[in-house]
Amino acid sequence: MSRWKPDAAGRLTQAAMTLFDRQGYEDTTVAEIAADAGLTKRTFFRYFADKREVLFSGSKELEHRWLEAVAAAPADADPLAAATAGFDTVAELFVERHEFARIRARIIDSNPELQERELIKLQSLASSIKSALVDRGVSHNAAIIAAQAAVTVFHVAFARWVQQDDSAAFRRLMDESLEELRAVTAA
Amino acid sequence: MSRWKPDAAGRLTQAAMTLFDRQGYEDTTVAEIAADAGLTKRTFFRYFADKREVLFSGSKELEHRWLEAVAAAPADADPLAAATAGFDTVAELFVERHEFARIRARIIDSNPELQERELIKLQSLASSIKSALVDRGVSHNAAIIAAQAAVTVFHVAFARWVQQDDSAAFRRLMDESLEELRAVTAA
DNA sequence: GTCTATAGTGCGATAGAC
DNA sequence: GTCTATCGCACTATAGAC
Repeated sequence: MSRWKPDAAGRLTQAAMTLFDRQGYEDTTVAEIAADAGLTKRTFFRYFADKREVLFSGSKELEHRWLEAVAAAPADADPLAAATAGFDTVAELFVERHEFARIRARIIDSNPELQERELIKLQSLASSIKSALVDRGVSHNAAIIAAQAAVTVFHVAFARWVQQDDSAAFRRLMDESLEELRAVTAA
Repeated sequence: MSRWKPDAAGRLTQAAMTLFDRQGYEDTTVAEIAADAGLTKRTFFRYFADKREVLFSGSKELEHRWLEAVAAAPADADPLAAATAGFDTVAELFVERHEFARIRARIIDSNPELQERELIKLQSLASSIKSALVDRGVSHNAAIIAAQAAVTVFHVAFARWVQQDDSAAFRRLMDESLEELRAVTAA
């Protein structure tokens, strides 16, 4: 029998989601989350840099998968094709987590601080994709634009996905949003 | 002789910029800023919702001008043309503030909290432009995409503008960034 | 204009696992 | 003994409440 219950971070995340959803983000203290997970406030901050971060630990996995896909894109793929090469694996990652994503989105929607964190995570993702594109030989300027466009399309599609009931629709929604971007810029 | 020195908000902004630039954002307290402006901490929070906001009071003017331009765009302008109709007035707004913008950008670059605030301001701007486009009869989906694209182009161009020395280059940089977006999505 | 709650940090202590 | 996850406590500054 080991001394500590396993998966402290997971327990903290679960407790946080439940409490935020039930009583709101602001009205939930870190001490409360920690107590619910059988831990202390100090331990919470060992796992998460701040209170908001507990809702964003999954962003690492997202970025990792997306970057792998960009690197693995065909050598002759154009910048935007390479930037959006992550769409398949990202859709896979989320398909089983539709309900989770919807709850999380509701929590984030109800608090500006959390929206700020979401946006900087997306910005960081775009920045990483930009670097991956540069590594493929794309110019600095084109890489920034392509990466930003890809992440914007992802973000818009994500918002639409959590707003409807079909958990499998994410991949299609990304394609549709990308087509809309093409249409808007072509005119 | 009036009882208070005029332009409390302006004095607070000036004091904050100076202190942030000299000793860093984190190492500057609100009490310190207020004291420098001859005011109290309490007064600071009467003018600004939080410590970060003191660097973003100009975003209202930016949004106001941009929205006016969108509303005033020709009736037959396509969604992206309408969304980017603010570029002229925005460039005008900033041309005299290149040095200010550069210092501000340096401060923001050095602190993630400030970057988060910057991003949510841009998101809020995009959201307002989206509404203005919908008011013009643009569909919900196209409006979101066009507004996001316009704001992304603005953001990218702004970053390039503060990174170089020509204060008049902003308008051109926005055009170039928009052309790059077109090129990237057309391929 | 004061008073308070809470986020977040630094440092040291603890107690089992090995 | 050493390693490691967790705890305890004191402390500061923001931000909001009264």
